Amino acid sequence: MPELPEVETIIRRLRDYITGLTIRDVLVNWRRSIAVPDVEEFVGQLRGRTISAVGRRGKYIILTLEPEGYLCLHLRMTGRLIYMAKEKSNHPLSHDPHCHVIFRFTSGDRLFFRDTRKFGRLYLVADPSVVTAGLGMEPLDEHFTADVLMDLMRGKQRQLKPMLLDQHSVAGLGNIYVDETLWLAGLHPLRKCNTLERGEIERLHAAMVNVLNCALENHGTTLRDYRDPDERPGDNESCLEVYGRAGQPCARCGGAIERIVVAQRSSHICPRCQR
DNA sequence: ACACCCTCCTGGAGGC
DNA sequence: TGCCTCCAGGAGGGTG
Repeated sequence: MPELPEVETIIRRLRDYITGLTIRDVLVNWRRSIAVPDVEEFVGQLRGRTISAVGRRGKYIILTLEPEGYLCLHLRMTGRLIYMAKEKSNHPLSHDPHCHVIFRFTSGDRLFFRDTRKFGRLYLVADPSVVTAGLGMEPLDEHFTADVLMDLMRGKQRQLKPMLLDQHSVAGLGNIYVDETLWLAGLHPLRKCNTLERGEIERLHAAMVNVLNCALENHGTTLRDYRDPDERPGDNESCLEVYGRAGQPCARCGGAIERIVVAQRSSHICPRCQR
């Protein structure tokens, strides 16, 4: 499931491949993958537009188009963007039942949006704020400090984990990196935000930055589905300390890692280290 | 304000 | 082997 490090890895690769390419046509095989506008308009408007920049905001991929418009993509659970150079014209992806949107460029290169679970969405909009308006701060932005995090927590009765998963608070974290962050910070996911002391928030901030930067260096975590535009998996799985490791020993104290449910989602914690 | 539940989806895993 | 059920979860919606 692509979170910030995976999406960032994807756009860094994609940037080299598709910047400057002009869309010749678009094939939509699963209509619901297109959030806005309706499919016919989506295809019609994209034809002839050039991709001038490839960016990211939270977990959204944002392609800047010339002469106008933005194509925003959210990969949700199983979405992938796969780049196919012109030379590989007989690649089986063309007949892959999970490739729901296919972009063909005037260069002959192609970009496949593949999504087995069909949760991913594409938005063609005049202004990207249509999709990014509600998003919280970027956790790796230099302006995102422990003080900013403290302001977010202040007066909040919420549980810590749902707050960190909420994209309106901080943009880019998902289930894996929240669990990893909380373990590294030694904080329990059910703690109420307003009970955290300054030192704990500083630890939380440092842990978040640490976990995300580490995953980014490792090009993301592949548990099952995540792949980059060249279909390569990430290398971060071996760095996970708690996620998916229920029953295994905690690297810090040796106690067994437990799986609990928080906000209807599986959470992995060391009950001894996380208070 | 916040917890909780449901929906969207498919494939992998576990039970028998 | 095969079938059935459960489960994974990002986000948006509704409800209490």
